[in-house]
Amino acid sequence: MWTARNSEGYEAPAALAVDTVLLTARAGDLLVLATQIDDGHRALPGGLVGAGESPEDTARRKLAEKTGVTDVYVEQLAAFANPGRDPRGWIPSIAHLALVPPDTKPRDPDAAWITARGRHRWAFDHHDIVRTALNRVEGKLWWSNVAVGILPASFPLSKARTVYEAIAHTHYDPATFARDLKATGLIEPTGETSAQGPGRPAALYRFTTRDPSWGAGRRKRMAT
Amino acid sequence: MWTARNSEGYEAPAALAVDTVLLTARAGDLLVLATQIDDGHRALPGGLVGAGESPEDTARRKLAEKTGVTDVYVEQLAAFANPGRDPRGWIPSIAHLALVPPDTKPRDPDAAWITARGRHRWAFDHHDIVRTALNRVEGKLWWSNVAVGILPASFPLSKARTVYEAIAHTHYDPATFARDLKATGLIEPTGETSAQGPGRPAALYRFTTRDPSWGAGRRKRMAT
DNA sequence: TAAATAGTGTCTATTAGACAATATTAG
DNA sequence: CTAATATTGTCTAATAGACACTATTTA
Repeated sequence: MWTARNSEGYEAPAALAVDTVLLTARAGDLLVLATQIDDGHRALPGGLVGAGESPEDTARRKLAEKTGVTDVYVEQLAAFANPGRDPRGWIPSIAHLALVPPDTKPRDPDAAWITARGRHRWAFDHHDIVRTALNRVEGKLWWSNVAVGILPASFPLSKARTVYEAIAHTHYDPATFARDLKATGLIEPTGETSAQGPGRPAALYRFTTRDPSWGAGRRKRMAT
Repeated sequence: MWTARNSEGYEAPAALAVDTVLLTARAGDLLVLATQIDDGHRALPGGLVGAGESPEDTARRKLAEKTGVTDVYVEQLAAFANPGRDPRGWIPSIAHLALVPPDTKPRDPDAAWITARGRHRWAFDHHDIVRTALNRVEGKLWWSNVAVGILPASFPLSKARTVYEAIAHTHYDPATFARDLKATGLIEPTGETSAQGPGRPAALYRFTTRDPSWGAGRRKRMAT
């Protein structure tokens, strides 16, 4: 059991942690990166915030260590600091949400992509953290460019649609999807077209900005 | 400068803080409770999380001390933990949003209600925290029963409208407002009517639940 | 009755879901 | 040409803003 005491003589948190819900979408499924721990439970990748480090930097540093990915979409989710949440001691965790492209491979052999909405035996309070992350990403989907994290620099609308469907956990009519995504003003045509396999080649689009930003505020029905 | 070291020999946070953005609405204005500190800056009410205490409990405890109010609408906003945010040392803060009825009086003589959207000289990172709180409460207004925190147990629609207008920072057509608030399913008629002054007495309504809950998901334009 | 406040009805523009119809490619 | 995928167009239902009109009270 870790403990700490501050210079004023009071008990202090033993450390400050970061846990990250790293999401991607592949084949219509929303996936989360999880490590397997000894007792068979799943755990989120995370680490301890260093002195003088911002929690978001910690999250990015740990993600780079575990997946080699840099330039990731990261945002803070919430603080989880209920007493007893960490068996090591008083260690509040600042949970983060991150999104990466589907070809991202974990370096850590214990880490694997698992279905984000599947039933898993999560360690500690990680089930709550994952649920919070799913709510967040679903809620932001049509008002922000969160999907930037998963989609490549340029993409056809059909690709964007499978990502959006994985996140929203529903199906969109291709025509309606195209109309509505364009109407958000978040994307713009690159002028290029793709052409893989049979069928008419698709026009490629890119996000007008890849920095986290807020859309025009168009609503969209999620799965009920 | 406070410091702390944990039992493993590493530097640890000197303490865990809570800062609360306590809002109310009065006369069409959104107000926030602020204390005046020695150098003239404003600061949010807050305190340190005790060992074995949840941050939300800390927030409630401190609010009870400063305003005497119990049974407050409280939710977590976000963690603010950038290095250097607190001049006393490494002290992350978990910011909370709270809403109380407009007749709530501060006990602390240094604390006062000030306009939430006014220009004030906030101490530390409290300006960021207030801005985050305003975005949150505006964003949730029409999808949740946040206004429960400000409105009394039963109220006429005109009263609800002034509160909603203060939060959204815009004006609603009375007829449209009534139609749309009823359509959210968040409120129900009590069967009573009020009758103060001239004019037709207003039917009274109450929230179907006073626990934080999420509405039917109806959109509403906010001030641009 | 006049003034004041509460509540109802309706018109219109916007948005979203559904789906038919057309366009462009590979084989 | 046929199959496959992309894109356009259109119909309809729901929603939100605006505002005229009706209802009920006090003075």
